[in-house]
Amino acid sequence: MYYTIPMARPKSNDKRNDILAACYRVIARDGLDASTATIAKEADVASGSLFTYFPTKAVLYNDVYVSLKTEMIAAAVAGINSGSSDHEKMHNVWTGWMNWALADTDKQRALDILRASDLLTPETKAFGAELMKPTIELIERCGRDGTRTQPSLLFINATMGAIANTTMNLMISDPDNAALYRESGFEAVWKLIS
Amino acid sequence: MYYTIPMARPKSNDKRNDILAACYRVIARDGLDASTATIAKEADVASGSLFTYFPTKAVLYNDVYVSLKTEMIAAAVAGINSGSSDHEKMHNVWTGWMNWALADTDKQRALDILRASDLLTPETKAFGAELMKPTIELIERCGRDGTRTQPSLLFINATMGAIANTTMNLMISDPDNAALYRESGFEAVWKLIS
Amino acid sequence: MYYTIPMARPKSNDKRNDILAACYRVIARDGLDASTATIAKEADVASGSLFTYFPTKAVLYNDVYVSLKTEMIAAAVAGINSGSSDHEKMHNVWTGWMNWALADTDKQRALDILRASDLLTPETKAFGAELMKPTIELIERCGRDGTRTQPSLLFINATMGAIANTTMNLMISDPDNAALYRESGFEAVWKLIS
Amino acid sequence: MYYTIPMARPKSNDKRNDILAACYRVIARDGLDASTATIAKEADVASGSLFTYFPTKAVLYNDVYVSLKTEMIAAAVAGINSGSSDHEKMHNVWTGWMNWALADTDKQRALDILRASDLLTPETKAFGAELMKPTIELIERCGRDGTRTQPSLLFINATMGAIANTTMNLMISDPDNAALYRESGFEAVWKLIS
DNA sequence: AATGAATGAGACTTCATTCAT
DNA sequence: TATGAATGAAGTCTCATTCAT
Repeated sequence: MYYTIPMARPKSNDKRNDILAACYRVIARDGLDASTATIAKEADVASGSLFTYFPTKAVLYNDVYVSLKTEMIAAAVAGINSGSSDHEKMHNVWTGWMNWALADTDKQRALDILRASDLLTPETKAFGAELMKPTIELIERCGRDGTRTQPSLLFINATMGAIANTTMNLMISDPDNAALYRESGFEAVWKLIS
Repeated sequence: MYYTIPMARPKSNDKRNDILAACYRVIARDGLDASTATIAKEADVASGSLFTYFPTKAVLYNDVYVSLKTEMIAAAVAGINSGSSDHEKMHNVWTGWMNWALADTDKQRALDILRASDLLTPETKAFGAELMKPTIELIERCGRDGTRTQPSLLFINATMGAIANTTMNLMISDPDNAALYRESGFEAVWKLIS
Repeated sequence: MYYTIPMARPKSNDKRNDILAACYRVIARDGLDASTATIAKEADVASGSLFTYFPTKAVLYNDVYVSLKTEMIAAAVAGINSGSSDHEKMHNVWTGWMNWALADTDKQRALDILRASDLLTPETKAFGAELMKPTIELIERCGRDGTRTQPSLLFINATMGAIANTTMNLMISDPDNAALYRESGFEAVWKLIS
Repeated sequence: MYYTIPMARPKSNDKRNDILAACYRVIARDGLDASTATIAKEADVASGSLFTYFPTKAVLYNDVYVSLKTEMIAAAVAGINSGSSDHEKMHNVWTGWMNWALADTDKQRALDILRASDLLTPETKAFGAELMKPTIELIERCGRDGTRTQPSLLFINATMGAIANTTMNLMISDPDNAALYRESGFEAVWKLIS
């Protein structure tokens, strides 16, 4: 049986992306307990259709994480070759990173929620770590003597991520002082790695 | 004139604490989706009994957070007067803080999960902020000229919390290098505030 | 363990009656789903104490019914010998009946709710029927020839009860016209039996 | 321009009716405390499916009431134009009414239970009152002088309903004398309105 | 492939009743 | 005997996932 309905409806030809986008918005709004039905509705898609693109809710959440993190890192890494000094390069990376969060705060919020959750698979986490590689290399170069132990790098990487996350959240919650937070964050990170 | 009336079984603080303790262990193990039945079972208490001590699951979670955070801060603040210099005091605070996390890693994990969730009430958050006061005062003193803007303090506080959290998680996941992480964390924090 | 509390407290020496009275008030207010804890609280009695007087909630409800119905019929039958004619006697009965309902509308409401429920035992119902005997005898006398078939008496009795109930409810819900309803009710009943 | 989209399983009116029918049967058998699971099982439907047709148990109950009352009144009103005199018309109405109750006694029992409960919404009650309109008009005509006060009509309407209910219950509980009860009931009602 | 009704496990919470104090 | 905490069965409703259409 079929319905026939009038009016064009602006149907994206990439439903998968519609669902991913709907998902991060819903997570930002309602948290991880949001139902798949809610996500499907936000994506303007039937509840069952969600499962033709993502076999389970957990997979969807992991895919959202991967997709957002990829986007975020891309925004950061974009500036990695655009300065003369390492300091300048790192500053460009940082600025791109922070601006990405400001451009659509739901993305940062969703990413933060997902990261804190216990439903990211080891594969997803590994993928996220992989994305950080270019930045890690830059950091390695910023060490005075260029040699750091593995745990040291691990520490720097994790801490930088945490500072970035904190900075972004502060920028979002108190936009008037966004610039201050962004520069304070960079200063803290630069002290950390240099 | 006075009446004497029987007391029946008084509500037991032990039992309340059993439930709180069971709860953080279960959160650490299963996440926030753990059922109240699971928590009750872990506490060795009937499923209904949980609700004589906590009216709802959300209240229980908030109370667990308050209880753990209180404990954690107490462990940190214990050393606040035990050194000669501010640097030493801060180091003692930091060490107490980190050691608390190592002593029972489930507590730190549960605290981390709860903090990231969206079910802490404003009251709970305010209470958590209040607990940080003594440390904030110490930090204020550590500023070279002693005067910091409000956003600046906000930034330092949030970032220090994030670094602490990251450090604790690293110590837990890679205990062999715990001492290294602890000292790196302190170094990062000290740079931040001095 | 014991509490010692100051102040006289107006303790009835008949807790059983306190509970019965609390129960009809709670039924009138909250319906039959009210918890035993609520009833106990209304009676100013510990929740467990209720069960030293009534072994189960169902027994309590049946006892409340019996107690109220006894009271109601007593109020009606009080006037059964106080008139010269049968018409007058019946009118006195009716008036006593209706006034009882007006004196404490919660009683009528509770009685109505209990009657409609399916938790009155056959014994309770039989007891209620027994109480109607004097009135039935009066009705029998009011039949012109004094002989009625059993089903006919059954019909008259049931219908009179229904009219009484309806009348009482109307009097309660629209007190301004209470007198009108009372007399209309009597008229209807008198037509029925004469 | 038009789009054609698939319809999946449409919500089935049959299934909705199955649930409504199961519900009145279960109410007649087990009372209002019957669980939704029991009702679903009686309807041969998954427990969750009940809630795709009725958002809450209370709505289901109200809908059952509306559906039964509509049916009952339709059965009564069917004969409203089929006699020459008002007496005959009213008798036809009454007969249709009583026969409806006899045809499926569970329906009358459920209706009685629901009416006595406190979970019918004002809307439901208003709807039920609306259904009585045609009969009320007939009654108004039966008044000798055609003018009745509002409270008087209210009284007649409520009392007639109570007599009908009582009569139906007697017919059901003592079917051998059903005809006697039916005619006694009509006589009582006719005396009431004429 | 798209749709949304169907499914039933499971969640939180209530509550009559019991029993330690 | 009075008290109220303890118990665990049971209830309503939600929701991830399946599947008829």
